Amino acid sequence: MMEEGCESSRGEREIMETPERSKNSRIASSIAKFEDSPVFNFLNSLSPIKPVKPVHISNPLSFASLPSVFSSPHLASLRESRLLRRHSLSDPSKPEFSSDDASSVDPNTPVSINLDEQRENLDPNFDEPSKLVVEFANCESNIENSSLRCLKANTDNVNSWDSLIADASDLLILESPNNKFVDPATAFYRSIRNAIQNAQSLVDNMPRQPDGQIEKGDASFLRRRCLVYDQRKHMEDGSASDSPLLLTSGGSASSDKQIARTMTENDCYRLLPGIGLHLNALATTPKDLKIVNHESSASGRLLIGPSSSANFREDLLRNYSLERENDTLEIGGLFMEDHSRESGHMANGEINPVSPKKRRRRLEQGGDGESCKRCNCKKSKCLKLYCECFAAGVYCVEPCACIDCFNKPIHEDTVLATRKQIESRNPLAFAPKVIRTPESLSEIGGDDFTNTPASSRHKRGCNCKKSGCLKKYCECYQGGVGCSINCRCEGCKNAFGRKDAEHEHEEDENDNRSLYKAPIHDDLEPCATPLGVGSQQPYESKRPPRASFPSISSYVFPPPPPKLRPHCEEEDEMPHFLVGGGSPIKASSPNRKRVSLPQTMPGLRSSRKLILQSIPSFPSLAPNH
DNA sequence: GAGTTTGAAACT
DNA sequence: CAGTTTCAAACTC
Repeated sequence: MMEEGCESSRGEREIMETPERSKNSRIASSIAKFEDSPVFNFLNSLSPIKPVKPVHISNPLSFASLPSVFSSPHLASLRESRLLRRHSLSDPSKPEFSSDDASSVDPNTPVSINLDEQRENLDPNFDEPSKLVVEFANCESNIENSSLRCLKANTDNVNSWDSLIADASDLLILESPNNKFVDPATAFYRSIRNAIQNAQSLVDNMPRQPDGQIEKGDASFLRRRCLVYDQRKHMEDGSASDSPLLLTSGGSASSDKQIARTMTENDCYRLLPGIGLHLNALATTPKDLKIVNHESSASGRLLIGPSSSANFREDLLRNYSLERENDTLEIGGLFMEDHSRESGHMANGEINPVSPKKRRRRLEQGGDGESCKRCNCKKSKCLKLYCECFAAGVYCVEPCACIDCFNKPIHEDTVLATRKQIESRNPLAFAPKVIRTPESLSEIGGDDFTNTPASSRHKRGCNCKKSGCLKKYCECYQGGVGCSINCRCEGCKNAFGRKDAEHEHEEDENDNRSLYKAPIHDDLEPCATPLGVGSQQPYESKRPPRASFPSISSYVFPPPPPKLRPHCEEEDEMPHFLVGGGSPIKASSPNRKRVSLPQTMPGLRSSRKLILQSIPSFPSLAPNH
């Protein structure tokens, strides 16, 4: 291939000699300027990624090995996996400049490109390469200033640039998402431009405090920014607005659209292209929707989704949702992560097994670790709903201690096939188990997320026989919701609401012995009862969650994850752009278990009675097909 | 840490 | 649909 280029006809060379030649000279000049620019130097000085001076060859367009211009060891594996995917999309008949090729091409080998062949694929924006340089120069100061401010505000986030640069270099490699061949120079420029624009967009859109400082924790956006390069394109295409986000089939199309729309409104994807969406976490309490800068691990995931899909929904679901030990940005179900400091365990599908003991110890150490559940499957290959990861729609990750795990990106086909099979049996199999309603969201005060009610219901109800619905064996209890008439439990003593509470409630009405009237329970959930005096109260300082029943028509979001993490409330503040004035995007990590229950909001009782009494007892989650 | 209990998921 | 088996998390010691 490369040789063929070298042996290109004299005519082609002559093409290079003519007007193209001057253009190419400008390009070469632009590259040189670019490499000498302050930002470039700045980036280089911050990043372990070592720029390799390209070998100068006669043909300025001969980027023998673009990918090798940067080397980023910690992203290598990620690239590898993605490139595999990308590779399959590419036309094998055309030359490629992916890192795959790079690995096999002598970087010193000059390459010539037939410009005539490629011109039609050139981005018109790059007809004037110097434009890019100007563009670059124009924004570099902004980026640098903003980023320096960001870095100044949070020195811990120096690695933001690290990741940013890694992304930039990544883009260099992964450019050309439209399967067209893009000549190396164009790809290079385009990549740089994208990286710059991306960076600037990130910086520009960072929530800021009045004094202009980037809000706490937001610097990490840079670091955790999505690693998938082509999300932005989808957003720009507008495909997001009409593409459902849900992988599960539980939500209605309209709901899905609404989610997508809302996400767009919140600029989540614009700001954070490539966010991983946790399927089970799209709809939970607002307080679950927050940026978390964990001290300990949260589970980073690569969401399960088809790789070959072209639409936003699938790409979104395919994206990484991310984790890292000390730095997880989690917006509800949205995970972002900087993998750059990880060992690439996810990308290659290989997982460093953590012993169950270690894992348990981790989980037992409290903090966020406790809330970040990983699986420990031994026989299911993590391809059954037994597996929490699989059930949650995410790939297993490093902290999992599973054996013979197939729930990895490298087994994507298997995973998807299995998912499909399971969904064919039960379309709601991957739907969240605990359904939260818009009611619960709307009753949240705009900024008071600590009062999130658990207006939720287990979608199918539990079947407990011995635990009395007082242990986490019970999915209702585990989800922090009361049992309902849907439950077939025996001897229900669910602290969040007993199945047989209806009668007790009536008694309570009479003798007023109940400590918590839990008005919403009373009215919405005839079968659920608030805690009475002396009843078991899992979280003594908190009132039991209220439950409400979503109306189908108003059902906007899929329910929260079945397992809610305990440390949501007091974690980092939610950025204002995500709060969005009561935006219904309230998601939480699927791997989180709610322990702290929300305070019941006072003063809602009477009105809620009127509103909710007519609401069906339980929503059907059946897709509206 | 090992063993037991539990109930969901899977299977028949 | 019901009964049984399998499974992995939750729990206990």
